[in-house]
Amino acid sequence: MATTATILHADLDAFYASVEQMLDASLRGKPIAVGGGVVLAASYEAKAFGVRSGMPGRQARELCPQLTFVTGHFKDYQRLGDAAIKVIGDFTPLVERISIDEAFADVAGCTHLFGTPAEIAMAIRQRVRTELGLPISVGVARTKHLAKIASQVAKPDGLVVVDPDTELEFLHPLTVELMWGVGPVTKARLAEIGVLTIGQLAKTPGWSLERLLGPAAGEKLAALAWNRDPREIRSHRRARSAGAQSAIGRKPAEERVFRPTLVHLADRVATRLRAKSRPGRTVTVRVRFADLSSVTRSITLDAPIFATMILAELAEDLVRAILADHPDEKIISLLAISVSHIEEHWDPELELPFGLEEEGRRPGSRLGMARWAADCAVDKIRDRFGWDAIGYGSAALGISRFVPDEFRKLAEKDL
DNA sequence: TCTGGGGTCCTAGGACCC
DNA sequence: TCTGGGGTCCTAGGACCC
Repeated sequence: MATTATILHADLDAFYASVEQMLDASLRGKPIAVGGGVVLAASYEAKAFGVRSGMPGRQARELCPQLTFVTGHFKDYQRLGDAAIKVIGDFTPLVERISIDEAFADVAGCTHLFGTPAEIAMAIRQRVRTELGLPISVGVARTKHLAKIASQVAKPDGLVVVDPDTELEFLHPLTVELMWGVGPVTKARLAEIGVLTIGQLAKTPGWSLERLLGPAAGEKLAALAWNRDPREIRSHRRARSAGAQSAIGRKPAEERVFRPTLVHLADRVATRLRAKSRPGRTVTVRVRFADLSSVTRSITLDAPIFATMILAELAEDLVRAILADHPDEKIISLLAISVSHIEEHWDPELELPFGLEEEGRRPGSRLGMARWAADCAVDKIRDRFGWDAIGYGSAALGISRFVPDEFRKLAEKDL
């Protein structure tokens, strides 16, 4: 095979927990969890006891009585995650960041400067270790999919290079759940037809997979099982939607419960959209009931919006419609708002002449200019004095915050 | 002890247009 | 009046990712 393996996948190990152990030497080698009421992240030592992120703190303590909970250093997570990605960026501009702690890179164009891909991977790991004090695993392969699997196999704190001549020998003995796109449901479906390894998947006829998983998923998995992965590194990906959600425990399905929460969620989402001048046309709301089943409802407008109260009122209408259709559901446990169909970039200089003031919130009116002006004033005050300096009346009070806002921010994609 | 939060992509049916 | 096909958009739900 003529081509060489130049795709890297780098993944910081148990990132948040590793940061805590780096900052506080007394936590090293111990099972720790970031969070309290809910586990936001767990160290490898804690994972060995079955502690998982998203798990209630109480359950985690039962599994691991000696578990130490720490309050997160959220600012440091952002700083160190950015720094680790920047180390990779020192080798090549072709970096595709997947999340705060994970990125792909293509080093094809810089081997003449820095050595083989394996040497570059070693240098990255060394620098992240010495400069940031953090373990990072790296996979090197000819495709993104295989590089990602290699880094998973390399964990914790390892490096795996897959030679292009022995790709399938490496890939085929592995279990299907290591593949991108195989979660619990797909794994179970494949198990029904006796497919447990990637090699078995590769030998399964295409029509059989497509019948089992649908045309798109079937075709995709079949290709990946033979390491046919055409995806390239894309360094500038724009978000396609922005949302926020809040688990609220178990509360009555009443206006006085959902209205303040929706205003708060709308505030979070709309503020982000305004900050990047990216209004959106589709508003989707999700309501989860007591039994954790959930229902969504959406509306697509003629014109994009990003005014907080317009979004909040549209969301309220959608939630009312959901509740009207589910009269037997008396308890709700989560509310979510998402805005999609967001514009590339909205230019006020161009749009303002058409945005006549009094249009209010009528779908199809341009943005709701009067309310937008009020939002801009709020945004400015928050820029200077912080988020909590000003807010939308009732929304400022009584919002249950299972998860700190700083933690939410870490998961937000750049718009 | 019922399970956090922010995203992407796919599917399937229906409306609507040519 | 009934027939057909292609394409796009919208909606709701679901699987999956970090």
